[in-house]
Amino acid sequence: MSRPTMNDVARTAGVSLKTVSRVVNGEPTVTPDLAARVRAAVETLDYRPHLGASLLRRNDRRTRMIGVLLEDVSNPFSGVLHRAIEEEAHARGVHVLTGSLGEDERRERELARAFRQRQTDGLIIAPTGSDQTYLSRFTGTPIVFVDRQPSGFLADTVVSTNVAGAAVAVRHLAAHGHRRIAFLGDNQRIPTARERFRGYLQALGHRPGPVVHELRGEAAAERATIALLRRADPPTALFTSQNLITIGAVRALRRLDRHRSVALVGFDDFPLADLLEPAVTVVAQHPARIGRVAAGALFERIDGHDGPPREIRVATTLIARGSGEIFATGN
Amino acid sequence: MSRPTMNDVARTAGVSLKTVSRVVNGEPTVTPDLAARVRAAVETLDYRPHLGASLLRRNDRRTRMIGVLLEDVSNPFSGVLHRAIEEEAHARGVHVLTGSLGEDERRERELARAFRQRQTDGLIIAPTGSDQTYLSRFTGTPIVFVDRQPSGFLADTVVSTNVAGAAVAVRHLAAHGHRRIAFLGDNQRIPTARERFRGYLQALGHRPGPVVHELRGEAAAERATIALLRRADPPTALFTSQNLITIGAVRALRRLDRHRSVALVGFDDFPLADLLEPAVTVVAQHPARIGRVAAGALFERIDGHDGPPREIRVATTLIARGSGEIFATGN
DNA sequence: AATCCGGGAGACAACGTTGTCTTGGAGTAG
DNA sequence: CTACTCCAAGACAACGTTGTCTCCCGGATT
Repeated sequence: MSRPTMNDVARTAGVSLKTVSRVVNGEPTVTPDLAARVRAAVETLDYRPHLGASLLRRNDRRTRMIGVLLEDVSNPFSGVLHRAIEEEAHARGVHVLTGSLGEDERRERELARAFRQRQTDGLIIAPTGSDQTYLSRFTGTPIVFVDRQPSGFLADTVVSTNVAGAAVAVRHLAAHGHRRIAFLGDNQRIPTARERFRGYLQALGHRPGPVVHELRGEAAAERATIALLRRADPPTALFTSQNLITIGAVRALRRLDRHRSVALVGFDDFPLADLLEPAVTVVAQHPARIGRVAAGALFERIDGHDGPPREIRVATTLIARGSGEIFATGN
Repeated sequence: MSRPTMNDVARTAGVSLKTVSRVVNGEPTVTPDLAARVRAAVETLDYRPHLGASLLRRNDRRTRMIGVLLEDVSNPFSGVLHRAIEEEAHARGVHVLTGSLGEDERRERELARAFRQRQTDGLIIAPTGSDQTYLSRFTGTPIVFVDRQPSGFLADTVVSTNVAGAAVAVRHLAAHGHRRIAFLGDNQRIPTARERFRGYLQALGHRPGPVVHELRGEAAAERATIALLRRADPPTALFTSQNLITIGAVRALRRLDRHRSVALVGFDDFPLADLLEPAVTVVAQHPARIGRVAAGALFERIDGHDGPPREIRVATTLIARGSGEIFATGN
């Protein structure tokens, strides 16, 4: 026995198919009496409209579903972003299809295509691949980027003020007397990582400290930090340009028992940063705000807004907690 | 100009509608020559099949889409769970609709209904409401519960060994000489919370320590902990039965500078627990495994498995890190 | 009293796809 | 050389819904 259709409802209610349609869609031109009978029939049969058929016939093709592609739904930054987007969507009666990309370019393309095929009304993408040219075929599907700029394709983009934020972090360290401030950074393919490095360079004029790029994950950051501090001329302060790198650095400092003598400022806040010893000073991003703004922009586009692509920057905030306020010694 | 249909492809390729359908669906009974022409036409027109129409006509009603309802995609436990489910789904070419419930019963019902209406092939639910009776109407949509048991409705359920895990935690404290071990717990409406309390009682025989329930969130837990420790006869050890409660307790211990003298074991691991001072001993759950197992069970059901509802328990692991190994003093 | 008007309700077609049935032509066997 | 088989390819209907058009009936207008 398969699922009941409008026809079944019509038959049990003793009205025409179209009348059922009208009642279900809340059109006002139905006598209360008939409407009541229809609703009763809907109830007893447990009728639910077939969205596919409805979508097929309607001409305002809206699925009220958006797709969200994030780096990894299990990391806190993405999680908060995701939640914020979901709230905005929920407020509009829209559902969210989610996908994690890891750092897999192919998966990004696959999922973007697949979600579009499902006729999502729009996409929010935290791009992981180095090339988004493939999106140029996606006419009719609004797209908003978050966290990282796309390349090879232009659309609304919501990102943190990476250059300024990084510069603030580094100047904060300099203000505490540090001259040799190391940079520990992520893959330079990522536009965001490049920006943070630019901010670092900007703040230090032309006398940067030791620089390590391409750190992927905590373990790599930990190793790199240890190596840095064992050099003949070790840095007195560290600027870690990403979440996991910061944590890796904290681990390294602990291991070498230098956590009270080497200063540290991280880019991007993380839970419990305030409970560590010393508490970790960070330049916090505001993923919830980024998510809200991105969702807002997407829904504007979906509702027909048609201006040129916008780049929206969300400010960062320096949160001094201790690790960044360690003064330089000796030197 | 609206999106191209199979008919458009047929026309440009100079074949019949049905032939296009055959090529698109990979049916083997098409001459290579024609197939090539069709594929070329698909390419030039950027044709994508209309899933709604396809679903409407097909008789193996599968959307290859599942719905996942979690407490909050931005908390680490849910995030990891989510990611694991997504991986399993991805491996099967299935997409995931996600929703966060907060602690909102109504939202749980709304989203469950809405997802089902979208014809998700199945649902994975971390129930937040106290009553899942409404699901009994969901015939034809397999459901698997995670993290918490449902009530008023039976289906496959994947949860941690809460009773045993809590008992292990408490016995661990007892083994370090503690007699007054406090219980700090969540809302007793939640089956999982009740189980953990049972484990606590079980481990202590009939001589429990001070008990506080209904703690919601870090702040409440922090206040409760402070109150407990200021009593005339304060506990020498704490068992915190949930993530946020553990963190709240840590904050309280810090504030009172008792973090080196009062023992603490938390239920559920959290990031950076190992970096705190002292590192926090926990009974870790394994959300990734829970997610994998739940997704596995769901897909079995979707593929037609039809046994009685199963309750699958995922074992917890005690991770001794320091806070739980503080010995009782005085007493 | 005859006509008009309006609005509620039904008939019918169409959305884009796939299942089923039919057709026709090539190949094979007798 | 005819008849039969087989299979590629097309014609057609159907999936469940909504847009459009038509019909009919009751009340208002002249």
